[in-house]
Parts: sequence; C-alpha cells; structure tokens
Amino acid sequence: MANGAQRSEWTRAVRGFHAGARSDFGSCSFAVVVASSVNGAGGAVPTVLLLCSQGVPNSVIESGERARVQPETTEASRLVETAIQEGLLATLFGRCRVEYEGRAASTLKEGERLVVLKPDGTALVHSDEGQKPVNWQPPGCTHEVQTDGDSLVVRSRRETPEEVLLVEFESVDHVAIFDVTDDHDLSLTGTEEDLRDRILEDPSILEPGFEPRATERQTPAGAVDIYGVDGDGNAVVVELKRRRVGPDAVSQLNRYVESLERDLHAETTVRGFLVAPSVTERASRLLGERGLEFVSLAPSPDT
Amino acid sequence: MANGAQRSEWTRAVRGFHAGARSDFGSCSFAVVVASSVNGAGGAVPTVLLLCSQGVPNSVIESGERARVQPETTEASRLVETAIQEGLLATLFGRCRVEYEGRAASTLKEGERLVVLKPDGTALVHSDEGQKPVNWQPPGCTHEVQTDGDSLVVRSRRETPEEVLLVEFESVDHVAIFDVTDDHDLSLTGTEEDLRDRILEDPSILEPGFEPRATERQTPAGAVDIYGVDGDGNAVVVELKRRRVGPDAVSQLNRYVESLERDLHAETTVRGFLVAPSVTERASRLLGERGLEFVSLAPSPDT
DNA sequence: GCCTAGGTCCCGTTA
DNA sequence: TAACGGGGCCTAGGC
Repeated sequence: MANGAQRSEWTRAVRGFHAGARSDFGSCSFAVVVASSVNGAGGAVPTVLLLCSQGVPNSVIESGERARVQPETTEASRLVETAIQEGLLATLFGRCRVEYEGRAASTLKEGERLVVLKPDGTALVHSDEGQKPVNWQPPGCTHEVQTDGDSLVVRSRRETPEEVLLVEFESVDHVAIFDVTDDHDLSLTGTEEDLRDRILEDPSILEPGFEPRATERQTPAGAVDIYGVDGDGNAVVVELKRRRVGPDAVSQLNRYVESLERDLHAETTVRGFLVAPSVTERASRLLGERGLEFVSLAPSPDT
Repeated sequence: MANGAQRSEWTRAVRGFHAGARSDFGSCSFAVVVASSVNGAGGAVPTVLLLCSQGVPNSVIESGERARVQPETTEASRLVETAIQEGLLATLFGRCRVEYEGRAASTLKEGERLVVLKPDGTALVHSDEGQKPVNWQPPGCTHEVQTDGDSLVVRSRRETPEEVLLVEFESVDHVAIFDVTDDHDLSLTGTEEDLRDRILEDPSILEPGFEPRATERQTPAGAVDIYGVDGDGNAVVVELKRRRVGPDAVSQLNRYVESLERDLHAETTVRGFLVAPSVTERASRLLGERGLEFVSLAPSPDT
C-alpha cells in the first residue's frame, strides 16, 4: 500500500475533481477514484476507477467519500454492482484468474485481461490476442460481483445448461460503467440470402429452363434452400453456400436429394445443384461420385 | 461546446490530478483529460479520456498540456495512436457508426458502442447485447486512427482477403489504453480429445473386442478420429462428438466409411461408429439407413 | 424447449 | 497458403 499521507493527497485531489464535475454538468455525473493496490511482487500498483457519462445514479457518486479500507476493491465492486443493478455495461481491466464449468470446464491462470459485462447477461474475458474471448458467458446469465479479501470476484451463472464463470481479480486497474443505448440496425449484404435472391430473380443463371417452385421446402432430411423443376420436368434441389465449400456441403445436398428420391415417385429424377463461388478438390470429387452438379455463383455479382 | 471559463476550470483540476499521479508513482503514468463535446441534441456531453496503468510512454502524458482545440477528439486520437504504436490494448466508448466491407459488407447506423483494439490486430465493436461483436476484424489487421473534423475515425484493414472496418465516432465518452501481458495458458476439459482418450484407455467401452489401430488415420475423404478392428477382424471407423449430434455428423461418418470401403479390399467389412452423448431423432434415422452404429458416451464420465 | 443450418463464423493443425 | 474439422461455437428461425 502507498503511505497514508500520499493517498490522502490523492483522495483530496480526486474529490475536488469529482465535486467540480457534478457542479459543472448538473444532471451528468462523474466519479474518479484513485488508489493503490499491492501487486504480486509487493509493489504499489496505481489503480484508477472511473465512473463516467450519463444517467448514473447519484448514490454511486457519493460512495467515493466512504473509500477508506481497500478502496480500489470496494469501489470497483460498487461500480460493477451498480452496472448490474441499473442495466449498464461494465468494463474491468486487471490481473485475474478465470474458471469456467458447464458444458465443458476450464481454468485460466493469472494474467491481465479485459472483462466486459453486458446488461443482457453476457460476460466476456478478453486477453491481448484473438477475436474470441478466452472465456465468456452467453446472454441471459446473471452477473454477481463481490469482494473477497483484497480481491474482486465476478460470477456469472446460467441454467439450462448449468454454467458458471468465475473471474477473480488480484488487482483491478480500471473499471468503467456505461449507459448504452443502441438500436443496432445492422444491414448486411453478401449473405446466402443474397445468393438465393440472385437465382430467384433470374433462374436461368442456374440452368436455362429452371423454374423455382419453393424456398425452404421441407423434406424428411431438412429444409431445401431452393426447390424447383428443370426444363424436362425433373425435380431440382439447390443448396446455396455464400463461400467456397468443402465436403460437408456436398453431403448436405446429398441428404436432401436422397430424401426426396424416396419421398417422390420412384420414376422421378431428382437433380442436385450446389451453388457456391467455388469448391475444394475433395468436394468436387464427392460431387462427381454422387452425381451432383455444381454452379459457380457468388452472393455479389462482382465477386 | 461548454463555455471557456468552465472548461478551463476543468482542465486545471485535471492537470493537478495528473501531476500528482506522476510524482506519486514514479515510473507509472497517468493522464486524465476531461472535456465536453456537443451531442446530436446540441447539449454538452461530458467526456472523459483516461490513460492509465503501467508502461505508457511519458510523451503521451505530456500531451494533455497541449489540449486546446477539440481536446476530446485530439486526445482520444493521440491515446489510440499510442496504443497502436506501442502494442497496447485500447478501448473506446462512444456514439459511432460502423461500416465493413470484405467477405461481406455491412452498415451500422449511429449508436453507442464499445470498441476494443488489440495489439494483435483484432478489432471488436460491441453493442449492449450479444456475445458476438456486432462488427469486428480478425487478428492480423492494421489499425489506424485519425481525426476528421469533430469526429474520430478508426480504420482496420487486412489483405487476403481484402477487408476494411471503419468506425466513425460522433462523440467519444471514454478512451483507455492498457499494456497487457497474458501468458494465456487456458486448460480445457470436456473436449472431443477427452472423449477419444476415454476410448483409447478402455476400448471395450466402444464394444468388447475393439482394438484401436490409429487416430486421425487419413482416408481420401479426410481423417478418421479413431480407426481400428473389431473382434471379428472387421475394419472400424469411429467418429467422436463431444455433444449431441445431428445429421451432419452422420454424414461425416458415412463419408469416411464409404471412402474406406473403396480403399480397402472389396471383401473387407467396414463398420462405422458414432460416439456422442446422444443423437437427434433425424440423425438416428440416418444412422439406421446407413447401417451405422451409435454408442452413447460423453467426454466426462459423470455427464 | 429442441432441432436445424448459417456465419464476415474463429481457430488450430496439417499437407 | 489452403483445406479440413472442432467449437463451451453463437445466432436466427421453426416447431
């Protein structure tokens, strides 16, 4: 721990800062708390806890006044607790270990990570690498935060299936909570649906004479992307893929074709088309063995 | 914008705070910059830019002194730029719109989001919901940040395939950069590999008399999880799944079996086993049609 | 709730 | 580099 005199000076500075913030912006609230914690090597590690932006209850702001013992953990916990209660998003950064148990089980030793807790019950633990979180909890979980001695512990649970994520912070360098509003109206192009629309708009792209009859037609083996007939009246099954395909897509198409062959009258010929930008060698060979056909087409015309 | 007198008061408070931080902790550096920006409704929105924790170059700290015009955007940009240059992780929170173009293309209208830029070239844009980022860029990308008038723009590119992510912040409420060290030694149990080990340890679990001969044995159709022989000398192909399986797993097993039937002598019988905790109804029917067998087994003994 | 299949899937491994 | 298959996959859409 830093010596008392120095921390007291810090706290004063912070309080002044904080007080100014509230008088300045009226309805908007800020609190910044600075304290030191002891890291594994016994050295003092500066810790900043930041509460910022709009719509944060005033009660939280006042809490800074009461930071006396282990202020960093207490304050961090309070902020995260507020986020959970009020439906805010919380981010924590610090040195932590992580345990997970549920569909599988994992242990992650101490390291510095960014933890994100979302109001929808999502939890993310991100290391310095990778697009995927090293540990996580899907939406719908219940988050809890508590202090355990010097450490801050975040727990996230769900049922069906029963799963628990535990993040134990040895030190917390940074906490921030945000009142997030997002209409999240993502518009995406280049999907399989775009590929489908291209064919429905001009079925001759697949083959001259092709006539689509249904999309998502049900068979005992599952739903067919496009079902129709060719110029000779044969049944046609089309499986669409937005990107280069491997053997799995061929098997999928084959399942549908075989299922329809049993379902329809015995004399009906069922042709299977795989539509994708390209195929791998092994998939191409499988197509040949199964008597299936391939049409090269991408979701976007220019690709 | 807030009036000049008020911002000046803020800036003074911040500087004092900042100076104290440096003298207190020596090698560790902090900078906190507070400023106001104008939101869409024309109101003043408080903005906090936070630079915290270890190993941050001093030059960045000094930059607070030069915050004169559009301090929020300039400082935010500087902090993110530092993170990119120095291999730090950066988080930004604010109101932004997002565009992506690459394997697909997307547009996301204005909303409040958390953006994470990792030193390995990963970019994440998280809204208030969902485990998956609403937009992202995988590792290996090159991040750039720049100011464009009042807005801060983050760009992330990669080649092979050519992909660009653009995040344009109308306002930035919070920026933090972190020097992350993580040995990321995740230990995971309950995987397909555990399931494999259970069978290799006691092959009779699959069937009395079963003798494993190889794992990942190559066939023209791909690698077989476990290859072996039964008590009668028939070839055995085992496909493992850590969880309840659907039709795709049956097709996969079927590909391997058919491939081996062609590869081996004609008179050799090839039996196919699907090992998983359970199967869906449709998958079960497919197994029957294909003459394949099912053994119920989970990665963990107690499941 | 389960089932089915898509995904800018990501990710590791191997040829 | 591409290909192949696993994943605590996640997610949307049906039933």
